[in-house]
Amino acid sequence: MTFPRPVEDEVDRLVAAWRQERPDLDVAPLEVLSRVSRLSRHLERERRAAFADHGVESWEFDVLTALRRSGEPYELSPGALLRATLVTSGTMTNRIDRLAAAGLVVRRPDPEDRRGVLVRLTPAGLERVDAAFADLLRRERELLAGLGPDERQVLAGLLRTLLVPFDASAPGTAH
Amino acid sequence: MTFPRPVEDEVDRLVAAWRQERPDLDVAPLEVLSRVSRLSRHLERERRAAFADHGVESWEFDVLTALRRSGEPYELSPGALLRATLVTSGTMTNRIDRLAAAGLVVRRPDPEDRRGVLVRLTPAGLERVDAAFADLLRRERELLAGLGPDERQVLAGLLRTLLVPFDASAPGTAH
DNA sequence: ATTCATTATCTTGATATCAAGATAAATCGT
DNA sequence: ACGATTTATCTTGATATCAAGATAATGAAT
Repeated sequence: MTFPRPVEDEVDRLVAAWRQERPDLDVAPLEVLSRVSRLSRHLERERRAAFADHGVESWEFDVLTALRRSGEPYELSPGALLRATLVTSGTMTNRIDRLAAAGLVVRRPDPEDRRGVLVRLTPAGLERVDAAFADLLRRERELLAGLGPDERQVLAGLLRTLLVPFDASAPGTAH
Repeated sequence: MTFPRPVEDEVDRLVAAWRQERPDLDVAPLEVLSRVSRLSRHLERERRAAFADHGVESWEFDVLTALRRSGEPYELSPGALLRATLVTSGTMTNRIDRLAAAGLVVRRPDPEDRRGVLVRLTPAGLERVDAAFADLLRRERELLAGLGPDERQVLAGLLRTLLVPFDASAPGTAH
């Protein structure tokens, strides 16, 4: 026997509706996984708003940050980039094309593998991504304000448990 | 002082890279929010795979389930549907068009509001969504197998805390 | 050496999505 | 009643994405 919860979110309503309509099904998984999906959608909107101030789009940011955090010389292959961003190879080719046209990255042949290419952040790209990232962190911190430090850590740990099987089984699954 | 964690995921590596490159920034928010985004992407892939067996696409499922859990007569307005699925009105119009063409829903004018339309699940739509939903739950249960029942409940609760501000502030924000 | 499988990237064609605006009906205040 | 605002849906045009396949270089096994 548990207390009634003080506040409800959309998922509580959604789950209640399912229990009414399909009492034969165990819809408990939705309590976690629907929240993950819905929260992710909301986060994506926040990100877009944060980046708009810096003239960066969400997809650009994903690529630029992957290069930025790889450290000097801020250079990775398209393959490494698509694994970092969870997009397909066709998408990544397209993204690199556009980032290069905008002068934020440059492409050059890989000297060690003639099939390959290396993508490198330009100084303009570096500046752009650093400003946008600082702003994003500021906004994300606000979104987490409802949780205490210990709660955040617990949450991060539980999410990690769910994520490990994906990251372990397919660190290089891409087309 | 905490124990070193036994297993790492991609986000652990990502955060470590940032701490190396930008020790001046507090990147802790990523521990939670990057995991939410990445997990959501993986979940989307799983969903697609589950639905493929039932000849349903992910976006179709979202609309059909919203109708299904609304109960008899399985009928909602496009406005209610887009609020339930977090998409724009243009997207929803397009989705309804295609679902109607596939015979899974029917559209009829709202007798009480001449601006409006009502979208109703057909028997074929009902059958389709029920089969796909049962399968989805089965697969989602497996994804959560790494957590105990109490852990799932804690996780759901923490996610709810993050979600409430979004669901409260904008229960009807749509274009 | 030669074949086979793998890896790396790019190309193509189809599609779902979004933002912004158009249309039309309902509602509210005066 | 009347005009202004809000609500509900649809249309349009641009764009990012994906799946599948093409091209080409590498590596491993015989």
